Amino acid sequence: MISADNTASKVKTKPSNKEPQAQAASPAKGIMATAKKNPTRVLIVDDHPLLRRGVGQLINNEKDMTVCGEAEDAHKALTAIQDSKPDIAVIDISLGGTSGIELLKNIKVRWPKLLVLVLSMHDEAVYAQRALRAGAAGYIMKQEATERVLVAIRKILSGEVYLSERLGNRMLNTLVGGRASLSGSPIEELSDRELEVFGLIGQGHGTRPIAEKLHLSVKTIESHRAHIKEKLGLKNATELVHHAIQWVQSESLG
Amino acid sequence: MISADNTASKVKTKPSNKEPQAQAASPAKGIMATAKKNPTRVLIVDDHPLLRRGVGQLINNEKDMTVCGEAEDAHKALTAIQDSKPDIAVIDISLGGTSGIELLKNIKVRWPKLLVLVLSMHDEAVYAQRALRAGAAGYIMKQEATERVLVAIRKILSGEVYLSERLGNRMLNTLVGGRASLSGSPIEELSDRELEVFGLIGQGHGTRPIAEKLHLSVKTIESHRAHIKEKLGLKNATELVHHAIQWVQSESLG
DNA sequence: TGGGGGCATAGGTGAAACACTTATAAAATA
DNA sequence: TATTTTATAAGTGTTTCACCTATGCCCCCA
Repeated sequence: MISADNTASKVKTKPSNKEPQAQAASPAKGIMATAKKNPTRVLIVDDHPLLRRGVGQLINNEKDMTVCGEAEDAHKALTAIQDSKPDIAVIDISLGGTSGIELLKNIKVRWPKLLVLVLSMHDEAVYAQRALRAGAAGYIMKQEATERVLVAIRKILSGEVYLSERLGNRMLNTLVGGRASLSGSPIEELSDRELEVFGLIGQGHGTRPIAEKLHLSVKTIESHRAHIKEKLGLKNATELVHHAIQWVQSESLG
Repeated sequence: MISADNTASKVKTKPSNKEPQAQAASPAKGIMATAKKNPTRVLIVDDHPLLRRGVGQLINNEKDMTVCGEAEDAHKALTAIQDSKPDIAVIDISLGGTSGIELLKNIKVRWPKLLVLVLSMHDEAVYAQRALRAGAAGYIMKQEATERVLVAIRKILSGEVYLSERLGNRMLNTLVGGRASLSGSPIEELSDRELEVFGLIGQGHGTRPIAEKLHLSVKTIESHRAHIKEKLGLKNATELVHHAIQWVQSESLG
């Protein structure tokens, strides 16, 4: 557990993070730990200082990466991007509410080519999907081992998309099974009636009340629920309710 | 940016700072006595490796403290305490949904004198109160600046209780106001276990998965659910899930 | 003009979950 | 010490879930 990588123990604690351009030559992933030649510039956005420190140390420990800035909220993040010109941004989407995804969208508007790795404590496919749709190039959970973060960053830098195995498979299933496209939410696949039921579920109504409200058999509602689950790639009733509530919420919040 | 150092400036009690030797690479068992003489031994419990790294680096940077172990869940935490004999444990109470409060109670049963600083991402007085009642000597939020963590640790080591100003005041008010539930939500009426179950429901877990996660009978979870519904005045399961999700959402989106 | 396909409707069945009741032992509290 | 709260869990009957099947309906298209 104690995993301190005692590679070169270069844990920098110096006040200035101004990495003076490296002067050493050693290219590639050399054995040299101290000199960084054109290091990948990483911006960290998270509202937890301790977390930032963790990520920062992890990255600065890599010989070909450097933390070029930090930000604790959406606004500061935008400023920091402008100032520090990162190659990649690692952002936590649960900072101060919707602003996580919102920030991501804003970033993508202003710097469409900036790579973004989303860091989250939720393992819900909901967020991953939204994050990718909003333009993220990867989604990783805080529960993951630290090395995974580096793996994710490198994968993204190489132009690929990073997703955890579990999440990736699940999303593929959704895509294949539901015929949904990356660009549009699979919710569009729902028929009118199904969407109506979905909405009512999201408002907290159970099967029976919905049946009564729509003057239908309980059995019919059950069928609709089953179809909705299928189309959205949800495993069970709990997930269904979860997504429904989420959707209703996001609807009402514009 | 990389806040590493403004950190030390405030807390520092001794002149020397930039520590030369490698930050104790493998403190696990070897009590390296070279640079740190009788350092305070700190155990870190958190399910986020990145966070652990951040806290670890922060602590190992202090000349009179050392990280003596890490753990990512309640069970490993207990083992780690036995193995590494820490002076103080810094634990996250929201480890994987499974309550750190439970862990805290267990710790207090087996090592009543072990000091515990609770780390949390919630600034809800609900948790702080519970944590203190369960035997914690301090409560600090992850949003706090890193140096505050050191302040908290030192205060606790000196025998005092650490609470953030804001939180402390709020708790005093609640105490003065007599019965706590005056201003707060009825959620405060829930017992620790009930709150834990409530949180898991809000994360989208069904009865059975929760039972498995907590190593309890399905029947017990059903009982908890019933009690929660009663205390919160909810009519049925759907409402329960609805509120739980809402609550979790508002918690994590601070 | 006859299918094919999706949609809305709904029945059947066995497995879960829910609702309500009761109970016990261990705590916290009065 | 007596009483209440908490955590645990079983019993029973109802409801919902999950999975499968089926019937009209409407629209498109070959």
